[in-house]
Amino acid sequence: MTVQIQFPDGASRSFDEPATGLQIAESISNSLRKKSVAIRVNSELWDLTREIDADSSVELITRNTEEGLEVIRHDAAHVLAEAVKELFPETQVTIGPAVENGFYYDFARDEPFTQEDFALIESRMKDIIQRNEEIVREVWQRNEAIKYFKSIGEDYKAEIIADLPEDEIISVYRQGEFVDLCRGPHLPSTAALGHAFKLTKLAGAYWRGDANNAQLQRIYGTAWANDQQLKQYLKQLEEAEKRDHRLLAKQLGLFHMQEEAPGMVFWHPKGWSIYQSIKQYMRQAQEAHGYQEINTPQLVDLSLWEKSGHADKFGEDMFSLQVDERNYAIKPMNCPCHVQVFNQGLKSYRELPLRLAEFGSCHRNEMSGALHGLMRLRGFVQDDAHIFCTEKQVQTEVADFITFLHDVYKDFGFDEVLYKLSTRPEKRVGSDEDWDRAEATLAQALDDQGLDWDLQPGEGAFYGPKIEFSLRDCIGRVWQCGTMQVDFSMPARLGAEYVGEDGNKHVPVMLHRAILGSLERFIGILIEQHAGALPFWLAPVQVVITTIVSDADDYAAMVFDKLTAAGIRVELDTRNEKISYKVREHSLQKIPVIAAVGMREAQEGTLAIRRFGSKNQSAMGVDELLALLIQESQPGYVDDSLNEQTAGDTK
RNA sequence: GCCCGCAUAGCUCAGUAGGUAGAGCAACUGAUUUGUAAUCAGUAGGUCGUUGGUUCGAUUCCGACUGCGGGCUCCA
Repeated sequence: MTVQIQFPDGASRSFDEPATGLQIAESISNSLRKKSVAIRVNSELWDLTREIDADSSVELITRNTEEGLEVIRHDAAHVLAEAVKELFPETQVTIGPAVENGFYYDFARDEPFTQEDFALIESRMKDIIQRNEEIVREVWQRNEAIKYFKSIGEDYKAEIIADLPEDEIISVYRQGEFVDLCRGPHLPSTAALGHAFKLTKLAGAYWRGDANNAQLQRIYGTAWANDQQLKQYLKQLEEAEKRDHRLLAKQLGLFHMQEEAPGMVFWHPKGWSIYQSIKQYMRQAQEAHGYQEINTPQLVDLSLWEKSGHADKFGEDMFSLQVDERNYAIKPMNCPCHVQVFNQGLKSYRELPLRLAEFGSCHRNEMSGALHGLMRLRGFVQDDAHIFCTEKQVQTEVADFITFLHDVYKDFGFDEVLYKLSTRPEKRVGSDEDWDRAEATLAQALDDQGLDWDLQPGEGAFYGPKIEFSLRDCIGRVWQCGTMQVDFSMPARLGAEYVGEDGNKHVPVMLHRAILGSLERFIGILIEQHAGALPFWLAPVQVVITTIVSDADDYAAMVFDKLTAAGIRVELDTRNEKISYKVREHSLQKIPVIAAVGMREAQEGTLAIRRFGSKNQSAMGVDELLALLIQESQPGYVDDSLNEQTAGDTK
C-alpha cells in the first residue's frame, strides 16, 4: 500500500506504508520535525503521532504559528491539570482550553488554591516536562469513557462526555498517569512543551459559564513558543499596566472615586477640562450633522419604564426610590424620555428625520464586581441621540451616521474600527417580521459601505438589532464604543406618531445611536491610548510657563496673559525652585509644552520651548508660538513636530 | 452577585512572633535666584477601611460589613 501525501506548495511525496506527521516532517528536514507541533490532514488538525493511512493533503503546523501556539497552550493546560492532580489528588478536573496569550484550567476543589501554590504547581509542571511523558491518543466507547471517569471520581468529565453529540468520536489523551478527555491535537510528548510558560492568575469561574452552577477555581497561565516570546509578553503586560487610566488619573490629578459613591466619579479640574473639551467637540459635531440637543429628567416615574419595557428587562439594575407613595427610577437610558419630547405636538412627515441628542446622564446599578475605573461605572453620561424617521429614511441615516462616526474617531486618533452586527436575543419585544427587516437594513448599510463585519447572533438589544463599533488602540486592545440600533418597537409602545403624506398617522422608526458611548469610559480609553499624554487639543494644561530666575516673573506673567487671552490653557510656575526641578515636575505631568523663561528670553522677547517627550529645546518668539498652538488646538491635529525636532533640532 | 486577594500619613510602601507605628516623596517654615527630569535644613502629619469577637491588652488573630484589584467571554 502506498500513501500519497500532498503539501501546501503543491509538492507531493509517497510513502510505502501509513506515515505519521513526525515521519513526514522528518522526511523533509530534521529542523522541520523539531519545529512541528501538529499536522493538518485534509483540513483537520491531527497529532504528529497519528498514522495517516490514506492519500491526503497535509500541512505541518509549527510552534511559531498561531495554531501551533494553540497546541502548545492546550498542552500547557493538560500539564497544569496533571500537576494539580498529582499535588492535590482530591481535585476534579473540568475543562482547560487555550485562550488568547495562554490557557486556563478549571478545577473543582473544596479548598481554595492560593497564589502561593503557583510556585509549587509550576515546579511540578516542569518535572512533568522533564519526565518527557509520551502523550498518547486513544479512542474510547462513550459508555466506557463515562464509566471510567466516574470510577476515578471525575464527575464533571463524565457529564461532558454524556452531553457530547451522539456521533462525536470520544478521544482521550494519556500522559503518564493522567488521562483527559480531549479533542486534541497534542504534542507527541510533554518535553515538547518547553519552559516558556507561567501561571498568572487565579479566578472563580462558573461551571459551563452559568452563574447558577457550581463555582470552580480557574488557574490562568500564559505559554509561548520560546522564552523570548514569554519575556516579551510579560514586558508588554507591564507596559499596559503603566497605561492604566486609574493610576494615571491619580498621578495627573484628573478625578477620584470613593466608598460613598461606588461606581461614580468625582471629577477634578483637570479631568473635567478633558471632559468638557470632548463634550464641546461632540456638541459642535452633532450640530453640524443636523442634531438638536435636548435635556430630559433624571428621575422619572416607574410607569414610563414599565411602558418602555426597561423595568421588565432591567428592573433589578435600576436605581429606584419611593417618594410620596410614587415610585420613581433614576433613568438608566434616555430613549423613553426622548420619545416624550417627540410626542409633544403633532409631528408631520416633513419634520423627519428628527434627530434629538442629549448628553444623557444615566445610572445603572451594575454588579459590584463589574465596576472598573472609568470603564464600568454606575453613573455615566452618554453621547446619546435618537433619530425619528420613516422606514425609507433608515438606510441613509445609518450610512450618514457611519461616516460621522468615522470622522469623530479619526479626530481622536483612532483609525481602525471594527464592526459587529448583533441580532435578535431570546428575550425581546417586537414581531419577527420587524426583526427581519431591521436586521436586514443594518446588514445592508454595512455592506453598502464596503465594511467587513462580524455577526453576533442573539446579542442584540431587547427592542432591536444593533451595529457595534469598536476601535483598536495603539497596543492592540479593542474597545466597543459606538452603536447604531434600529427600533421598530418602542415608538409604538410609547405612542409616537407622525402624520404621513397620505394624511394618516404612522409610527416612526427610532434609531438609537452613540459614537463615544459613555464619555467617562471614552476618557479612560483615551488616557490609556495616549499613556496619559493627551494630544494638545485635549490636554487639560496645554502650556506651562516657568521661570528660571524670579527677575523674569513679570515677563512670564505677560506671556501667560497673552496665551490665556488667546484661549490656550496655561499655567504659570514662578516657584522658587531650580529649573530642572520644575521641568521634571511638568514632564511627569505630561504637559505638552514647557516654556521656560530666564533673563535671556525676557530681554529677547522669546521662550525656551520644550515639548513633551523631547529633551531638546528651541527658542521661539511669543507670537510664533501662539500661531503654532492655535493650529494645534484643532481637534484631530496630529503633532509631528516631535519628529522634526529629533531630526533637525540643535540645542 | 459569586470566587480569590487586598485595605497602614495626601501619594508609594515598610512594620508589629499581640504591648496604640516608620521611610521616601508631597505639604508647611527657613535658607538658596537657580539655564532644562529631584538644592539644603527644619516642622507638622496616622482612631492602621468600618464594626463585632478572642485577650489584661488588637493596627496585628477570628468573624461580619464596605470599598478596591483580578477573574467569572474564548467550551473536552
